[in-house]
Amino acid sequence: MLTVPLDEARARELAEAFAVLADPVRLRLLSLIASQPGGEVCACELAGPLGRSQPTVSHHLKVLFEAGLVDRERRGTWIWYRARAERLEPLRATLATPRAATRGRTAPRPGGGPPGAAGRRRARPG
Amino acid sequence: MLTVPLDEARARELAEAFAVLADPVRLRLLSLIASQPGGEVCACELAGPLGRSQPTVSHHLKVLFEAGLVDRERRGTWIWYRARAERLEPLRATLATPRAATRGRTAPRPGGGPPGAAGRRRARPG
DNA sequence: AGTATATATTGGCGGCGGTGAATGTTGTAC
DNA sequence: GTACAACATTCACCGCCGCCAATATATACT
Repeated sequence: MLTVPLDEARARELAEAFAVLADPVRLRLLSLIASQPGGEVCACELAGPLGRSQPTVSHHLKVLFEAGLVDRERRGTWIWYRARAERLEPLRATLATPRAATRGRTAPRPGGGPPGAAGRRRARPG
Repeated sequence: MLTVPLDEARARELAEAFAVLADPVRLRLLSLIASQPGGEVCACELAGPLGRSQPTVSHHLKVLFEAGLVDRERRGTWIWYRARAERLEPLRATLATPRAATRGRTAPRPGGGPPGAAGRRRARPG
């Protein structure tokens, strides 16, 4: 959750994870896989509706797999993909904010006086 | 939610939003702003602890602002930033998956037989 | 063996994005 | 007015990434 400042290492981890989601092809792949009734899809069903070449789809599936967001299993000629919901949970939890958007709104100070700087002028707020 | 396949337009929207989060500096900025007790921070407090130059921080704050993830208000010399929790909610909701990770797991078919292809061989599953 | 299909990898191109030095703009105090 | 501080913008460099054609690999069937 965004209740405490992120250190650099954790921020880099999360940024890498979000970068995996920052592509429309990968998002569509993930939604196609996750929305499947049986929970799994053959990769041959994924190349078609995305309007991308087979190597491109294979590349994005590899990115999703190496990020741990999907699982795959070879059964004969075909490879079946499953979404890993437990890997999306931490990302989802990260986007939770401590307070509601409209609560705790302090009134703006028209004079521009920073909080805690009653006496001094031109000093950094804090 | 990932219960229905995303169309290309929606996938592009979401990908743009996630791309904003796909940077460690922006994630740290967002967490620094959101975790502030009063809910707001002066920009001058943000440039320091990130180890980046002032133009870089200014650039990332602009990206966050134009994405609607933070709000800003000028009060004299300083500019105060607030997190917009209501803009993070849709992204958070997107990452919800319909089923738990360990539920509904169908047993793998060792023969490789695709579902619905009882009679035919070498045909695409589905 | 050969042939066909499914998926992965390679290679190269083009574009986007993070970064900071230098510079510009805005606001306050004198 | 001048001087100083906070913040924004411009510019150029560099690296990464999405894309596809070609090719490679794997599996199945004859």
